[in-house]
Amino acid sequence: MATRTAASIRARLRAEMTDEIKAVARRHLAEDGANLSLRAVARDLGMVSSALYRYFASRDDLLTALIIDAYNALGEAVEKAEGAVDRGDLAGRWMATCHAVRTWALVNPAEYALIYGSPVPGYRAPEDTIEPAGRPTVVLGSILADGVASGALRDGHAERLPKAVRAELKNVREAAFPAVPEPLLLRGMTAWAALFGAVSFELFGRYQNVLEDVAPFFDHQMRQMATYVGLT
Amino acid sequence: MATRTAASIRARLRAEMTDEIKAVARRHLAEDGANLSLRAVARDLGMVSSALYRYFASRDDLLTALIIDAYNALGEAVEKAEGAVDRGDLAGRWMATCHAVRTWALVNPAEYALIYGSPVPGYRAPEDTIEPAGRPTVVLGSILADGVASGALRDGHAERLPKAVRAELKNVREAAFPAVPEPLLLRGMTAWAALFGAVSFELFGRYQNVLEDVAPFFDHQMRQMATYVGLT
DNA sequence: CCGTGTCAAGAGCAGTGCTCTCGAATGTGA
DNA sequence: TCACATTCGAGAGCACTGCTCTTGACACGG
Repeated sequence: MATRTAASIRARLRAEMTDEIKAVARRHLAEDGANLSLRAVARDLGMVSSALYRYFASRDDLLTALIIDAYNALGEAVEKAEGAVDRGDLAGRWMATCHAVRTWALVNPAEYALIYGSPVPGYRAPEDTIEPAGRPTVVLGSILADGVASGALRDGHAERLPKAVRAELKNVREAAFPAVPEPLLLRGMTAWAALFGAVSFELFGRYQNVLEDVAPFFDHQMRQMATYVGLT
Repeated sequence: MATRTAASIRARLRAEMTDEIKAVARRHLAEDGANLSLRAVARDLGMVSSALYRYFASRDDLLTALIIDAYNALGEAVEKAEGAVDRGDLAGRWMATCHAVRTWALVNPAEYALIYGSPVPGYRAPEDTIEPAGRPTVVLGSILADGVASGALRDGHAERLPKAVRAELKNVREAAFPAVPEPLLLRGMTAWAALFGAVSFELFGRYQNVLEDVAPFFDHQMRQMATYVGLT
């Protein structure tokens, strides 16, 4: 009992310290970009760099923790926004998802770049990241699945696909979206690429000197993609 | 005359040295990713790190040179592939462009990441990069313009756009693609985002454990986007 | 009171970008 | 031909980085 309490106290302190390190690291990330300096983080925390290694085995470990947090933050934002829309309003759910991705990315550009930018060289994504990384796609897939179930997406996408494409899509479907027929899944994945392509373009400066106000442009793009998918 | 020759000899040697530095840097980039070490490059060249500063004022300068080269290499690959297709075959030209982007990216993943990944923190893209950076979009735009001129893309995209979207597109159109009407331009830009979104997804590992053979999948995606734009 | 586990501090290593100075070429003008 | 100027590479050095290892302080449970 006593040992449990003491142990849990220690664990709590440790968790608080870990969170504080991550918070400071996130701040540095937002200012200095991806080249995060452990020593600078330690300085901000009033301690010495070697002390950080009590909490994170390496710089990559700290980055991994930040990446997982970022994936979960984005996933949470998306799920919350999408969940606030009436279940029957498929197009509204789709648009809410797209806008949630964009606004989260605009608010947290460094973290977006961390997870959707070029992967860091030697870095290999650990297992823990793949589940949180999939949360936005799960949301998009559930919208399609609900549309199929309700009959709103019944027809219109019975097009014939090349055999090789069908085979690929069959794997994806069976692994993650069993309710979504292949042609619809393909269109959904294209819209998915367009969504993150557009957000990345905006965030990585590809619209510089081209677009003034991206918001309405993005909104209409996503709306068109929603009808492209079949959610009129 | 003599001074011209001597000066040009020096200039030639200097250019050769510059090219060699860039070549070695590119090799390092391909292996170690974006964290390029000037000292390692210098070691490979059998000289000392400070000597590199005779040719590039800073590491950022070297990276900028590599970025410009990458933009031009991609632009050249795209223009060459698209130029090899019969001018009247609009859909063929579109597909050639898309595939050229993808194959170039697959052959040069590090350089693709350099130009289409997350921008490095303190780095600010200089003027020299914006022209080569636009070459692929110019190719895509010219396909649409040719389609409009030949009448193949005459109608079907006379849809009404929100005022704000029209205003944005008007700027883009007047600055770069005067022959392309706004609704078509919007669809083209969405397809553009889908193209680079799909390539980035593939290169940055977003298809890991999801797709086996991306080539036919990508091909069909782009084919659908071609019809989405109106090039059936 | 004494062991045990946890923590931060400090020194140190190898590596980094970058600056400055110095010697050695090399070509130029008188 | 000789002195001058320019260009280049080498070396030392500064401040910084990630990371390791050792040391000393502290708190807790037996």
